[in-house]
Amino acid sequence: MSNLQPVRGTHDLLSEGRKRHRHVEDVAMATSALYGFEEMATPIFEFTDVFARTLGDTSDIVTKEMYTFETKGGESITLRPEGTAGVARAFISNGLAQHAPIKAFYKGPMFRHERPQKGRQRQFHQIGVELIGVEGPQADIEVIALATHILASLGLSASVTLELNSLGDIESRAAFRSVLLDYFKVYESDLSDDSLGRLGKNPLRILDSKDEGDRKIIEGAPDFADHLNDASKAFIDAVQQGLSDLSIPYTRNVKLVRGLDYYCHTAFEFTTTSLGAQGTVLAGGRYDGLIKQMGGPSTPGVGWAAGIERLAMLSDVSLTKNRPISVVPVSSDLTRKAQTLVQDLRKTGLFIEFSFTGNMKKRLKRADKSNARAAVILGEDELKDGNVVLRDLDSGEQDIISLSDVAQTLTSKYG
RNA sequence: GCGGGUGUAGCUCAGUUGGUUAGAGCGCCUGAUUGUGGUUCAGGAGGCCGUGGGUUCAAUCCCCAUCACUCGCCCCA
Repeated sequence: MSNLQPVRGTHDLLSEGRKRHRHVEDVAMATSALYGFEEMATPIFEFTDVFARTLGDTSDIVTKEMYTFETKGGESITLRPEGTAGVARAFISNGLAQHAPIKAFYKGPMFRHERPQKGRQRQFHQIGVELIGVEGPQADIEVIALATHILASLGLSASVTLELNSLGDIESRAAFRSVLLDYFKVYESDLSDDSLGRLGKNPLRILDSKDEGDRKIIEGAPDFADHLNDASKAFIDAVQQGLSDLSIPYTRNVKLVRGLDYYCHTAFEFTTTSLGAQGTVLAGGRYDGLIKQMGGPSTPGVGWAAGIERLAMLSDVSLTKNRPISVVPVSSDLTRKAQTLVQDLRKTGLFIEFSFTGNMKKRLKRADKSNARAAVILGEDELKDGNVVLRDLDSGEQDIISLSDVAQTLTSKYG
């Protein structure tokens, strides 16, 4: 085995794997188009500030998982760990506020220096959407409806469940934060080390701790839903009502929180139990403060991102391969003639395979291996009369047809 | 970043209680006379037994380290 390994946490996508990713991307993009979302491609790296200032200095992503480096010009650059910040920056850079609302779809690689696991890589791929410039809950509903639609189109409706929560507005969150702090302070000595660390930084995160001891304490913790102010309550109620109207099943999970600081109000997550520890397949929420925080005009937004690798693992659709038609010269003297025919046939839109080397037997063997449905065999005897042999590789039947009719015959028979 | 498991042919895996030339299945290549694939038969190629170090007369096997994958924690998509 060669010692040339790819960098830890990165993977090559060969034909089959790439096809599966492609399928996810295609379905997601086509479905998003039905909702008026257009693809937006932002750079794979940004100035470090774009992420550092927006994701929150308590998030692990910023504190220890970013690929940050200095350019020759002395600028600090970071490989994007997620997509929203880049889209928000593009929104500001391009003055898109005047075109709001903006509906953006994106796909591509993201980079996070984490310990690799199943469904977790250092370079991974996401699809995502952002709906920027709509204040009301209709936007949240539309974006969740789109996510549901895409997952359904990928055949994942049954393997995935939607959880929903409200993180409230700034006022509600601040209020709840202090209530939570008071509650957890009492149990300070019993909390896990991880949660103890979160107590000072982001006590909300304690709510989704998996630690046994923590869970017991959390059971009795105050409920965020009881501490939302009227506006926040009305907002999440409207979202829930909208989902019900659209018959989108969900469960309210008051313990659901977000790792990134820019979220408010609606937070949601589609999870699965069949992917082990990395159960989150698609997640997102509302980020009304983000664009202003980045220095743009105060603009609300809501969106989500999904991991392509995780979706591809869940979606076991059998991808059908196109079957080619093989052109086979009987002798090497006919190679040039065959090559010409191949080119003509391809120009008519047919999928033609043509071996670079080998005698007739080898070429037919390869045709079979490529799952070709038919072979056009060029032999001296037939060519004298301007004919070729057309062999159906499934049935083994073969006819002699005129060279001038090949394209038409193939198209009507196999096209 | 922390803890557990794994690492032998392109793939899936045996195996050596430390001892000459490390095996199977699949795949790959060649052949079974004339211009015909799939099936069959015969033959063949391909392994520094993940990498580096240690113990030993001797290591693929034991010990240490390291790298990668994997499971859990963490994090999140």
